[in-house]
Amino acid sequence: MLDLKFIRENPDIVRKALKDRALKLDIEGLLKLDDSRRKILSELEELRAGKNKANEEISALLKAKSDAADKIASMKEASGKIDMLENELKEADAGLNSFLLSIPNIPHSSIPIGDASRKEILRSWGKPPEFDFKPATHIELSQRLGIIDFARATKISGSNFILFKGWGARLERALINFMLDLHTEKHGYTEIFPPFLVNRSSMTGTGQLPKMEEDMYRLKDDDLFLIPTAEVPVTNIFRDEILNEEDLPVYYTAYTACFRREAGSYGKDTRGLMRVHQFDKVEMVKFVKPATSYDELEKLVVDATEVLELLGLPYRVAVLPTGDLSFSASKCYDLEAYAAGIGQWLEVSSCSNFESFQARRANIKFRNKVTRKPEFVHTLNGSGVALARTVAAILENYQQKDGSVVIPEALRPYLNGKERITSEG
RNA sequence: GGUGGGGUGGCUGAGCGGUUGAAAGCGGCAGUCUUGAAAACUGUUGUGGGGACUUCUCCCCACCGUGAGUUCAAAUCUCACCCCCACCGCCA
Repeated sequence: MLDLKFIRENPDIVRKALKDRALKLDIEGLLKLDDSRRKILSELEELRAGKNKANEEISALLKAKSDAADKIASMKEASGKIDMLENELKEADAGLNSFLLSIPNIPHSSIPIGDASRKEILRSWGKPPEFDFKPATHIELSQRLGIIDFARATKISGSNFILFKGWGARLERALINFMLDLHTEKHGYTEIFPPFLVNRSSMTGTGQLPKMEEDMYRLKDDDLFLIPTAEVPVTNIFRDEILNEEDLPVYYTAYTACFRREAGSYGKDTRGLMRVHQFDKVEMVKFVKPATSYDELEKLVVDATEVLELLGLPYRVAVLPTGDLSFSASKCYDLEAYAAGIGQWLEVSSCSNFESFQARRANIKFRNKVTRKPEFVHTLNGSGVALARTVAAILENYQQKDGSVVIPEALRPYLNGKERITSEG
């Protein structure tokens, strides 16, 4: 959420942000609404001040056992007017609020302006493996090795669910442990294991609601949502709280399953592990002081890329243009790992700075040590990294001519030292 | 799921229709004392919004789980909802 006062004072910046994001919102209407709300408010406050004064007088008269009937009668009339204005104010507030919740964050000045085609590759690491045979896709490989059962997952749950089996399941578990260990032991994050179901306030705090409700799995009877990412429960840890300045920065990491309806996305990238309704992810979340948030973003990217480097996966770092930026983010780097079988770069991580956008929605502050006043923190998060696609990249890049898959060295300690997965097991 | 108790400021906890934004204690901050610290004492200490003045500040409004209602007047009364605690039942 943007600061209303900021919008009022800088409508041009907001207009430009919307234009760069290729969105149309009626900012004029918003400003008009804001203006009329403030008119109502000042009239109302004047009346309420009068009422408070009259109240004291009535109280004094009654205490002195004098007659207060006149005053009480005129108060009754004033109260009626106040009621009316309060209703008007409530209406204006509701309109203003829902409008504010629908305005996306302002893109950072350093990112390219335009649609997805303006995505900029900043750097890359490693080089795609070369084979003296035609490399198979992760779908073929996992079928042959018997480590993913797509058909039965569909029988059990529906299309675009996956079922890992045997060494596939163990590989998944090894990856989770490997990533959590790296972030906790080497990068200084504290591990969190949060709830996978969250309430409406939490989903609103991080910006999934109200705009993207149809993309979320929702339990109607309880009004709870399956988390689309650990970002939601972990960022909301400090919702409605004021932290001490010396407690910042806070670094959290969490493994969770992630649930996405992917409504309307059928047909694109839906084969195999590319786009599934449930996947595992290790996420990193930071709460930092505003002045440091862009340095923290760079460090976040390094923490995420180290996962890929240790796994020996070639990757590239892209900065997303304004038109591709998620609703809540000011700036976002995507990490793409190369998968040799399908010959594509797969997005396995997004690292974003939300500045105060989520903090304002979720009301997360810290107390400035000098001024003693609360200020909004900046929040960031990044995948470190998403598993399904990473598994696809590992299978495809580490495949051998005989159809087996070599296990990246960094994972072997998590798999009893096993060096390769073969169709025999 | 059943029964009972309860949600007040950073925390503990009073208040249960009329200067109560809210006693008291703890904590925090500043000062006195001290070589320094502790102790003691003194002062100060919620959040959000609007306005005046525009960088010292002042004024006004709202907020006692949430929402509706009763009343001239609600933290205080009524109703609904949410949440928490205890015990019982069920259960991984």
